[in-house]
Amino acid sequence: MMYSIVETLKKNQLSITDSRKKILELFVRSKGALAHADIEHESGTEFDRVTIYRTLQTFVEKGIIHTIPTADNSVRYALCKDACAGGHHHDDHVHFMCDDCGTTYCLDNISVPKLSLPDGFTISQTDVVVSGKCRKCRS
Amino acid sequence: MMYSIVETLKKNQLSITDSRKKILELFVRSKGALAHADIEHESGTEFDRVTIYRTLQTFVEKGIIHTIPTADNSVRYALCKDACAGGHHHDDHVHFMCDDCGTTYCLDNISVPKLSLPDGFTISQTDVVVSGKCRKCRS
DNA sequence: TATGCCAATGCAACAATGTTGCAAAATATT
DNA sequence: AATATTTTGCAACATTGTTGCATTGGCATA
Repeated sequence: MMYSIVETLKKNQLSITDSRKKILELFVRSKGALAHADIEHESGTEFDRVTIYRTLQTFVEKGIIHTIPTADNSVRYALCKDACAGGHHHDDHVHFMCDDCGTTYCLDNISVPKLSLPDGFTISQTDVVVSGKCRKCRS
Repeated sequence: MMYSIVETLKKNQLSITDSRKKILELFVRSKGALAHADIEHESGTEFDRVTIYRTLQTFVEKGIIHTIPTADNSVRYALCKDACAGGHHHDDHVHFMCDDCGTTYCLDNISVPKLSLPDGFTISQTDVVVSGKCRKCRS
């Protein structure tokens, strides 16, 4: 069962504001991951750039969205699975980034393999980013 | 067998310049990965910022260094294994980034697991970034 | 080793991205 | 409805990355 945008914000003890509603809605509607620039572009001049930065920061802290590591220079964010069901979770899924169109997908079905590191290293998180061509861009 | 800095540059058909020698030397001496800012800091005011950007770009194109994906906002570069032996190679190893000190290690011994993606996706590259505490920072 | 070509550098100017402090406005609380 | 708290927008600034162009320096050739 899905919670609404507003309920998600409430669950995370965040004030209900226009920017938060709109930005969270963008994530819900978007299939892929979003970069700051995408959001700024989609929401037009409605919100200040700073507001978007701070909103993203807040969402990350609350576990509503998570960052995706990329080899190019862009930070991308994606909804945490079950974020709208109120649960935090570890980001144990694989990300796919299309070389052509740049779209980033969360491949929720593929779990990150367990790795054994050298002695002395402890693991807090494992990110897997696969690059290649997505369904739409292979010709 | 290791080639010298100069020989590595020659092998890649690059002119031998002060900046290239110095920057490549930094990578050889460094255990971990370097960000642009690290290099700018280490080399002082000796080289222009633009020169460092262009040198890194060139090294990446020649396969001497590779970028490491990160979830924070920094692009990091590391020597390609065997770069000084003249061989290109696929980046099929795991990267580790310490949450505390930020040092990034190439774990050359751990190979990236093969993944099977959904139909329609083709893989060109797989990056694995593990976060946690490194040997030095675990207390 | 001197000459000339081509590649690389430095500079300047600019664009994009991210951060901070603070007053004003919106939201939540009573 | 009044007050307290949070969030926003603005301004100013810092960092990061890019581009064009004149100058410098490396390298091949004679």
